[in-house]
Amino acid sequence: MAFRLEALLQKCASLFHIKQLQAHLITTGQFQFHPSRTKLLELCAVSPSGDLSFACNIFRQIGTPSTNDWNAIVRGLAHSSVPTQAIPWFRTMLRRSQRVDALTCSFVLKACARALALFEASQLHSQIVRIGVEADVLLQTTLLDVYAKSGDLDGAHKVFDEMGLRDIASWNALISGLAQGNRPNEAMALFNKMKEEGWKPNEVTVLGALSACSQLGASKQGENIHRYIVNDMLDKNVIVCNAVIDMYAKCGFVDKAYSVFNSMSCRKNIITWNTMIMALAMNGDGHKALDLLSQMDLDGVHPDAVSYLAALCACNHAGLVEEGVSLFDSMTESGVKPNVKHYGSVVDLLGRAGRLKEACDIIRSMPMFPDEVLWQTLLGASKTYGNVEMAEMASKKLVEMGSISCGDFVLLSNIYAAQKRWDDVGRVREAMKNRDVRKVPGFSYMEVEGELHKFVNGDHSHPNSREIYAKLDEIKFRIKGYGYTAETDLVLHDIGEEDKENVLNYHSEKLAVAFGLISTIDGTPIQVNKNLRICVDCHTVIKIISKIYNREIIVRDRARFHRFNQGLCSCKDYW
DNA sequence: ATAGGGTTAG
Repeated sequence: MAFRLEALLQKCASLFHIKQLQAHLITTGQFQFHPSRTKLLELCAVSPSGDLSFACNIFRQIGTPSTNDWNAIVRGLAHSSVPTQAIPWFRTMLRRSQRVDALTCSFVLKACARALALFEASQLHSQIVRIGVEADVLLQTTLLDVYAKSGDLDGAHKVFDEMGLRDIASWNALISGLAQGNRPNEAMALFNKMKEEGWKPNEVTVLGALSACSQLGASKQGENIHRYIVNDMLDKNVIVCNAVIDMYAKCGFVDKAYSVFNSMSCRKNIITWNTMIMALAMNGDGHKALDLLSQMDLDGVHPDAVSYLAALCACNHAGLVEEGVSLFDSMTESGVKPNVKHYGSVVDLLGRAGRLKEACDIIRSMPMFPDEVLWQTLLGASKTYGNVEMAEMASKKLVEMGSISCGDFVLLSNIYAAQKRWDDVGRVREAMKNRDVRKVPGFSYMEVEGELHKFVNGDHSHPNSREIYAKLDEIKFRIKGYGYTAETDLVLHDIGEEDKENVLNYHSEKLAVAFGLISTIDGTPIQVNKNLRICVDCHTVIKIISKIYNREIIVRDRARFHRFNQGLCSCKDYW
């Protein structure tokens, strides 16, 4: 009998089946003690065909639930839309002196990770130690992962360091955690250390490392990982292929990304297509991105909201205004509902084309609440086209929303300055002083012979700092001959003109380019990654540098690639 | 009284 029930449980495909089996157990008087009852409960609590609230009903009918019965519910809650509910259930277990085991803790920790509940996770950590639950590798890895996912990377590292025994998943969890927690250089360091210690990276390891390379633009290291993947046949895994494509794209090698995309031995999924469309978008390859969007449909993968966003983004970067607008209009017929980001994208598209009225109408008529990004976009476009009324309206909205930023103030004050409305300029500057307008610090990375160099604005910490600044002085001198004048109105500080020029001169991307000029062979391309968008002044200067030093310079900013060559940029000064 | 839990791309 027990065997038959087991077999039936495996075939359960609906809540109705579960109910039938439960009814069987009840009517035959076996419910309270049948060995498979817990399995039934678990099935109901966690499987997609189950129902958590019905599982709770079953649970309440159990006279003396076992730890495993409790675990089924806790696990179900951890996977549910209300993961934090797992925590009070856990507390009840402790209060009732119900034995908790490693599994209970594991499920509750998972719940904390999903809820980003760092405090609860650390409390649980103490409980695990206090109760004396045997913390095996799996549980400790879960613990490490929760710390990492809820933002305490140092805590995660500590758990890792104190683990008596580690396995590949423990390394993977920390590498991924560091990569996803914006500490890609540490992720790479750990990845290298892992190899030094003789561990063999698996598909999960390379995902974490590739993600770190993408963020850093570390193409040499990324290529090495790709070679390893091919040799070890890890490229049978779509997820791995997608990560490779993304890595090449973010390191500036769209062609390599495309060749991986084109020669995949496994089936492409929607993420593959979206990654490739986004890659083309970042390179301003608008038409190719649109081609791919229609190809994916033919391949039986239907575009989703992300596909459309990527394609719209491609239209933006390529200046394909009409194409973008009609793509946006076609979304609804294709059954994909535009979200705020899609609206943001068309507003940007129209704004750049100077169609401010239409952009504004879209914001006003959109079915959801327009976030600050939309008004900022409109404000930026108003600046470009010198439309004072529109700019005032957009900044008023931003002030009302309490989300006006430093950059917005600068834009507005520049618009007034262009109209010589000095009183208004003064008023805006005054308003700025009364607010906390802290900027995100800008920094740039550059890879030379597989080694990463990081620069922040005005940085003197680099070992070659003196040569770098000497090179910048040389650049400053040589570009004057090309009619260059600094756009100092972008600098906010109340300092003299010459100092303002210096603030611009020592932007992190300029430092990185100067370092590239002195540390790489003449004629080779220089590649830089920046965390923010490139500024107009740097853009102008780097164009000139590419001409006078005869170098291709590739700058990846927050949104796209700029390829500077012979005094021109691939973005056609439109970004 | 069985086993079950951890790391994973846009």
